[in-house]
Amino acid sequence: MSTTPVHLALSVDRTSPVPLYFQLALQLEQAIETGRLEPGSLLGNEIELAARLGLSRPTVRQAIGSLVDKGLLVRRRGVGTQVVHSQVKRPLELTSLYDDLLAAGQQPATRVLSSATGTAPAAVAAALGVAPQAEVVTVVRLRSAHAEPIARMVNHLPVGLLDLPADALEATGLYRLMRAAGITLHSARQSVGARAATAAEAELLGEAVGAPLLTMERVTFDDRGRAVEYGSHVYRASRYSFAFQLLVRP
Amino acid sequence: MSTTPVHLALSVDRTSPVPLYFQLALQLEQAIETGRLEPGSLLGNEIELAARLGLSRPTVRQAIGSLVDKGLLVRRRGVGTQVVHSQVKRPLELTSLYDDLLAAGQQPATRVLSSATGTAPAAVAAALGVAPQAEVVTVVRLRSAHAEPIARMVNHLPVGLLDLPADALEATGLYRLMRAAGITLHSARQSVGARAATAAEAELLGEAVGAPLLTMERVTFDDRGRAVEYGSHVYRASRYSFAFQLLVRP
DNA sequence: GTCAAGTGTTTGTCCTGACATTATGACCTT
DNA sequence: AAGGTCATAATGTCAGGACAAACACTTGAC
Repeated sequence: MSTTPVHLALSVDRTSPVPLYFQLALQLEQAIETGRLEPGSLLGNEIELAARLGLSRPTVRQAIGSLVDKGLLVRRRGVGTQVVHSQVKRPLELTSLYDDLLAAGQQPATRVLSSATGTAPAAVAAALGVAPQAEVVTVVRLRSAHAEPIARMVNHLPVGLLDLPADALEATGLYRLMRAAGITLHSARQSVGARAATAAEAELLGEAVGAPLLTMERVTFDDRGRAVEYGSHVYRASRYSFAFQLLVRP
Repeated sequence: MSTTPVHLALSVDRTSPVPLYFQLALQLEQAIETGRLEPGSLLGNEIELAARLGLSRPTVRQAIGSLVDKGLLVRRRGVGTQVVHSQVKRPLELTSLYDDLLAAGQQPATRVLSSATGTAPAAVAAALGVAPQAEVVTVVRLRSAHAEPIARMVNHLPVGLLDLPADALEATGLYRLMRAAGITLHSARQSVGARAATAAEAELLGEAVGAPLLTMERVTFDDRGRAVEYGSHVYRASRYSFAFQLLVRP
């Protein structure tokens, strides 16, 4: 059911400092998001596309390639490049609970339960890749939405990486603070499980003792591969679940 | 603490049908995995590397670029390319419980509880992107390891996509069967949560009623963007948790 | 002594050109 | 009519070159 190639209005601005391949990728992505490029439709061959835009084929390929990596396009040799034919849209992202709640239209609120500097327990030091007795900052927060508790979050950070005033932590999310401090988050190792609530957790979160909790442990790395944060969080399973988009790399 | 560029023994075989950039990427990846390329070490500049291997710079860049995408390397303009400086190694993968258990050295066993064809419930049809009353195959399996139950898995697949004989399902994993049938898995939308076990689930899995269970719902897409599987699984939280590696895309 | 300007190195972007590989459909043969 | 063969069209791979931009370091001025 392959249709004929779509004729899109595309153009690039050579005076802009934005790379040409990136301009093209943005326009194509937008055309896909808005539905101007329908799922399953062919993109037209790379050489002709390059000629139409006054670009070279490698540049066009770079633009298309980035969208293929995101899972928006599919290339098939001998056939052409077509828009992926499904509801798959958003690429995988390193999610932060704060941004998740904001995106869901909720109003996240945070209470800092404690914040202290001390020597790292062995497990934390190992996860962060610091010396066994190194100093780390430990922050415990309670995150709520609509005045209902959602999660208890325990975070450990290497000392000196970042100032964490309590008022800033109560006003926004940890990831936002890190980004604002010039730290570029790059990847995270995450483990998700479940267990029954202890008495203290039940009390804090407003659940019954033994209620199912969703647990997450995460080590986050910046673009140089330094571990910048180790988090150990518990969520009320009745109020929260994780959504991921996984991409397989060939 | 940037060290001097490492001089690695690298070579490519031009008679091989394996692309040159891929050969190089494999060798570099292996050198990183085995530690011959230490974290933080510089790779040596691209032009010199290309000259040493008798390749062009774009080819070398393509190899390095693929490893940067995987999060194994970091490029810094004016500095060079260095091995990521952490224990982050494995890229994100679409995990299958069967392969997970195998990798953990366990012996996965499967019992097919039921397998039938029928019209899809609305929620399943919507997830798979098929017509509301379309026919789907529904398979319910119990997965165990070391004679202990681990998970109950319910899967729905479009009719005609794949033959699913019970003996094949008991001998291997669903993803392996799909791959063997020529289906290239590409991405998945996944949602992970937790809840308390119902009486039936507790009985089947050997847990107490109300015990915490880890739940996962997943829609898997192939390389053409077709939804090929919708799964709704529950895991004993005491025996299983998910591990992910998330990468942030710039 | 400190800060600013300049210089060199390295990756980032972009170009042109060529050939290989593969999927599709038309054509021809049986 | 059914099947295999071949041309065509598209992406996949690779080469070699050129200039731009960013970073680290040195040099110079104050």
